[in-house]
Amino acid sequence: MEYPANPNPKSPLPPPPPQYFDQNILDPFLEEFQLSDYFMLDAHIDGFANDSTNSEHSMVLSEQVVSGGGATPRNARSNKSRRGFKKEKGEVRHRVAFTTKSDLDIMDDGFKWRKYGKKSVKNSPNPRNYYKCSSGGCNVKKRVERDREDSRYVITTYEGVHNHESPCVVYYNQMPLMVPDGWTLQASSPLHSLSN
DNA sequence: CGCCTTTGACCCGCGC
DNA sequence: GCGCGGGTCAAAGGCG
Repeated sequence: MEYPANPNPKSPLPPPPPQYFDQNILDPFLEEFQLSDYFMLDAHIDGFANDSTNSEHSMVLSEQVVSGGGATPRNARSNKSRRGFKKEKGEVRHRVAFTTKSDLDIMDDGFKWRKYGKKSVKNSPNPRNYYKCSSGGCNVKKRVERDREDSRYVITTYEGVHNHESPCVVYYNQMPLMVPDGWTLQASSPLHSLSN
């Protein structure tokens, strides 16, 4: 399939918007992410791939969290785990998680990310990497880890909404080319279609 | 020189 | 209170 040239040649194309999941691989994921915390979105995409990375976006879970205060508010976590990013008191945050079948650990989604942490996770052989959007004033965070059940899949979790446009959006806006149906490259509001 | 990654330390909440 | 697990900080070093 043909897409506009990737402005960042070292990385694959940006992922589709967080609108898709594959029920076939969803079940193990839901053992960790509580259903009450996430909205399930009934959509599906397959065959998203490109030659260099063999990437396939498989599923998405998303939620909106309002912090109750404290460094790691309880209502941002399940009873069984403390999964999730820390939030400021009263802060409203969008969270989107999806798995991607990819050879690469890091997939460029059009934004610039700065790595600020790496942790080994219990019961998982793969480390978890933490990234912040490197754009000034943008507090979006991203967590990347390989699925402990199937290391071919990368689990990416975004938290927050970018307060700026992706460099990719600017680039694409200058090109009157078609993008795949269902794709939204308006990355300044990645959950726009979810929050209506 | 500026930005990035690395990595150990630190902080915080939770369970016991 | 203590230990554990997960998230973040920040110093140090690398790279273009």
